[in-house]
Amino acid sequence: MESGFESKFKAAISVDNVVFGFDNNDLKVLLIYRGAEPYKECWALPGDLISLDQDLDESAEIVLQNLTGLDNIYMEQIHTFGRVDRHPFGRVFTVAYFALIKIEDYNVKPSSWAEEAAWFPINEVPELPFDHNEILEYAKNLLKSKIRRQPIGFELLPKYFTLTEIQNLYEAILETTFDTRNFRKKLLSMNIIIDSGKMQSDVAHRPAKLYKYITKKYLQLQQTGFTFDL
Amino acid sequence: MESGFESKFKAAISVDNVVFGFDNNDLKVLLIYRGAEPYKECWALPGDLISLDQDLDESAEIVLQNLTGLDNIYMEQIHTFGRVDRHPFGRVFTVAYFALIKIEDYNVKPSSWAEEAAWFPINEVPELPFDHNEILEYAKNLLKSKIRRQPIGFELLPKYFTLTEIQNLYEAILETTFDTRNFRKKLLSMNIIIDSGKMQSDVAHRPAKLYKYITKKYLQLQQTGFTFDL
DNA sequence: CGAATATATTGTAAATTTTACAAATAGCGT
DNA sequence: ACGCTATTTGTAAAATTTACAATATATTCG
Repeated sequence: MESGFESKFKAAISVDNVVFGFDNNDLKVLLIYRGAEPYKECWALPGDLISLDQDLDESAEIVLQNLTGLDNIYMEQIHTFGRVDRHPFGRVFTVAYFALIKIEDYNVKPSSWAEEAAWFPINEVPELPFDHNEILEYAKNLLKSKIRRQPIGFELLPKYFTLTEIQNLYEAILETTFDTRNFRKKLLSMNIIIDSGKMQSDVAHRPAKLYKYITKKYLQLQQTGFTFDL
Repeated sequence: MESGFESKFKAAISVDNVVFGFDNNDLKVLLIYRGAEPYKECWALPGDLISLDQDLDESAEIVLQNLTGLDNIYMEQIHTFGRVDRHPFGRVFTVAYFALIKIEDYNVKPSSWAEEAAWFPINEVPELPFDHNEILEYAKNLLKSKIRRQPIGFELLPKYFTLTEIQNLYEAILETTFDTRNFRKKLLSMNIIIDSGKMQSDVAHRPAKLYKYITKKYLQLQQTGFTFDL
C-alpha cells in the first residue's frame, strides 16, 4: 500500500500547552475560553494550529503568547497525540508542552480568538474538547514524576516562601502527606534553599521564616537529578 | 499574522524508530540502508512518512515492520522533532519511538525501500541523515534514565541470563562500573529475578547460574517504578 | 494585660540501607 | 593434578531513613 508523497503532505500540527501554577494551596492549570470553531464556547487548553514556517519549540511559545499574553515562557515538550479522529477538521497531530510559572508574577490576558483565560484548580477542570483531558492527565503524571527527580517545585512558588508552603506544594502535586520534621530535614539537606533572613508578616499566628532557593545549586541539580523520596 | 486553514494542512509526519538490542556486551541499535530518496545510500534509523489514515502509535509499528520485518514490537514514543529545515522535501515533523528487544529472538529482514538492516554497536554508529544522530542521542539518554527507574533491562536479555551478563548490560548502558557484590545484593533484593536452577555450559571456566525474571513482580514494579542507584 | 488561638519550629533513638573491601570456588583444558 | 578464568559470597562501618510530640511565637480576644 505505497502511496505518493502528495497524499502525505496534508496534515496539520498544533501545540497544546499545559501551564501549571500554584496558589492558595491548590495546583492550578491555565485554560482559555474558545471563541473559534471547532468547540467554540468551550474551556480548553491554550493551543492552536501552528504555521509551517516556524520551528516546533518556537511555536509553543508563540501560541501561548498569542492566546494568553504570557510572554517568554519556557515550554518543555511532553508528548505528541495523534489519533486519527482527534480533530474534526482533518488530520491534526498535536504536540503537548508544559510549563510551570509563578501565578503572581504574570498577568494573563486573553487575545486572538481566546475570549477568556483563567486559572482552574486542577480538581475543578471541566470536560475539555479534543483529547485535552487526556493531555492534562498525561501532564499531571509527568509533573508528579518530575518533581520527585528534579528541583522544579520552586518554579511554582514566589521568590520567598515558607517551608510550610513548599510542603503543601509537594503534597498537592503528589497527592500525599509528609511528616513535617522529616520533610524539612530532607529538603534542607539538599542545600538548594536557604533562610532569606526575612519573615512572614500579617499572619494571625507565629510568623514563619521565608526561604529562597539557591540558583546555582538549583541549576546544577537540575542536570544531575536527585531523588526525593519520603 | 492569521492565516487560513489551507496553508496549515500541508505538513507530513514521519516516525523514526530507535530499536535497541544487547549482544556480546555491546548495546546495539538497528539501522537500515536507505534505498530511496532523500539520503539514498545512507545508513539511517528505520523511519518513514506515515499514511494519514492510521493512528500515530500504530504507524510506528507498521513502519518498523515494513522496513525491517520486525513484527509486533511495542514501541514507546519518546519525542517529536520539528525543526523547519529538517527534511529536504517539505515540512516534516518526526515522532521518535523506541523499543528494546532480544536480538536473538528476532530475525531482521530489510523490505520495502530498505536495502539492508543491521545492528550497529552504539559507539560505531556512522553519521546519520536528517537529525537522526540527535534522535539517537536523545534515545540513549532516555534509556539511561529509564533503566535506573524501571526494570527494563530484561527486555534486552535472553530468557535465561547470568548475573554477570546483566551487570554488563547495566554498565554498558550507564557507562560506568559497579562493585559486583553490591550490584548483586541490590538486584537480588528487588526480588525481580530468581535462580532458574539451570547453569551455563560450554564455558572454559566456572559456569554461572542462570537466572530468569519474575514476570509478575516485573510488571508490578514497572508501574510503581523504583530507584536503582549504586 | 493575660489568656487563648493558630501555626512554626525543632531532636533523637532505632531501623534500614548503603558502602567499601578480598578470598574462596568450580568447571575446563592441558 | 594443576593452572586458567570467571563466579560467588560476608561483614563491619557509615549514612540515611523512619517514627514520633513538645515547645515557641506572633496575634487576637476578653
